[in-house]
Amino acid sequence: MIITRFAPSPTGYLHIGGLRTALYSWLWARKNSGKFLLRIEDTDLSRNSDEALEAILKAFNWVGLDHDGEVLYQSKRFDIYKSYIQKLLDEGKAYKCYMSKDELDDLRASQEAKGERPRYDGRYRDFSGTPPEGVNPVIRIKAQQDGFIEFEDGIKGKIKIAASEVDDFIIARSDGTPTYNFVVAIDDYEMGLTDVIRGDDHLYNTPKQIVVYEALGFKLPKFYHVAMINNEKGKKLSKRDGAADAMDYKRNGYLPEALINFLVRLGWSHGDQEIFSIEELIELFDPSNIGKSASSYNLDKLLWLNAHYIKNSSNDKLLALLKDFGIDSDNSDIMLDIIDITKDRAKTLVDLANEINFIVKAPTSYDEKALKKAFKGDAVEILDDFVANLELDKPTNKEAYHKSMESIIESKEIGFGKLGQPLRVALLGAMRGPGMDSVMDILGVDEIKSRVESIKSFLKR
RNA sequence: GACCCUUUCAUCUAGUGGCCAAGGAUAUUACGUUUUCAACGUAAAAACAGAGGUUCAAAUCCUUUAGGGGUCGCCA
Repeated sequence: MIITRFAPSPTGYLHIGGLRTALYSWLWARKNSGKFLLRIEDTDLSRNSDEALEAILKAFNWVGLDHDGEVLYQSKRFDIYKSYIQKLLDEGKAYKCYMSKDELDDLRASQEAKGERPRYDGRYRDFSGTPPEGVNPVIRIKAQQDGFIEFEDGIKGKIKIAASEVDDFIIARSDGTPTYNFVVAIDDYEMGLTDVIRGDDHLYNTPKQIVVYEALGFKLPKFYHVAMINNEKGKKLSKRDGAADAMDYKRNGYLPEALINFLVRLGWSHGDQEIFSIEELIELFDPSNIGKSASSYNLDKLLWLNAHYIKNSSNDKLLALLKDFGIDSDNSDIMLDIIDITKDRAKTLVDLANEINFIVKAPTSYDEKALKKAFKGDAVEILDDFVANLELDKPTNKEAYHKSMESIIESKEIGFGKLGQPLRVALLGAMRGPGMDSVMDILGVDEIKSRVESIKSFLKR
């Protein structure tokens, strides 16, 4: 059985980089009928936030990622970690280090001055004398000193790091609380993880965790290190880019399926295919197809995908989603008709709401260029005749409105634009929008007449 | 600075020694369609980071240079 996990630290919103690795883990578990577990990394008690956890769960819920079993909190497992620490101490695989923070700082400074990689020098590794007074020791683990620490990464292949790069790192702070690399190894083991998929900013943590695995005799899971997502300039994606928080996408009118499709293709591919449903992803996803290099975030493609998913969503579904964007659904029959003629032209739900309002609300101003272009010659007269005609014809569907337009054009021997353009500006305020016949069918004769009257009085001023 | 990872069109990518004078998608440009703007359709332009090797044959393997990213905490 494949068991994967997502293990955020609750320090803020859910970052789309995190969402992507969570998605990969989730897909891999679902494809293999395995389990996807959620663990909260809150060992640093000074930096906890319930809101942050809630934000993560909310985002998961929005995109449709579900986790199996209870959420595991590291802060509630300190007893377990302590017993493992004691075990290592008893077996001589870990030791107490009485070095003060100041001493550590000095050591680092002198190493850096020599151009060396800063690391602990092992001075208490075999210490058996009298410990200095008044110092609460930290616990350090004995790391392998010679040779190499190697592992096979499922994405990047063989990773080989000299043992001298990994020092005897701290597994318990002087206050007794355990540290990240230690608890991760224990929890990943105890949760039965088979496949650990995470960002490649963790690549250097893996050898440290392997030290713990080996000291405790645990079997190693398979590791996959996914390259980072950069911003459009190729730099690391940060808060300042305004694209990092997953829930911002909801607020900005993106559909979760578009975001999922976008994120999954950012770094993973399946031949030439671009559009993937969740079902297809579960069937096709394989972490060995994840690319090795960092990818740049590209908003255009996300917009394209979002437009695609909007276009292919049912009108009912869109109407429900549009509630958050100020479109009320009281008049749902008409709204559904409006959505039907506008959804092809929107890239986001915000766009779609705007398109809808364009039709629902009578124009309060008119685009100047459009006015100039449309109202030349006898445009007003043509509009008047057209409206008079409508009152006689009383069209009841789109086709009938079209015929009404045609009859004016034929009798006056003019081009379609001579009527269409002024009519469009009168009804919508600008030279844009869906076909006039569809719009008129929704507005009805009375509303058309009133909007034509409005533009006439506007023109007189 | 040290160490690790990485490098195909502007961007996401296909590519696992011959099917590649490198394919798809987005973006761009042109044309078509439309009363308009989109959407849509057709087409164009656009890349193997550089240098050496190995091989009958290299985008693919090796070496090296350069660029980009990451890590060096009693943070996670």
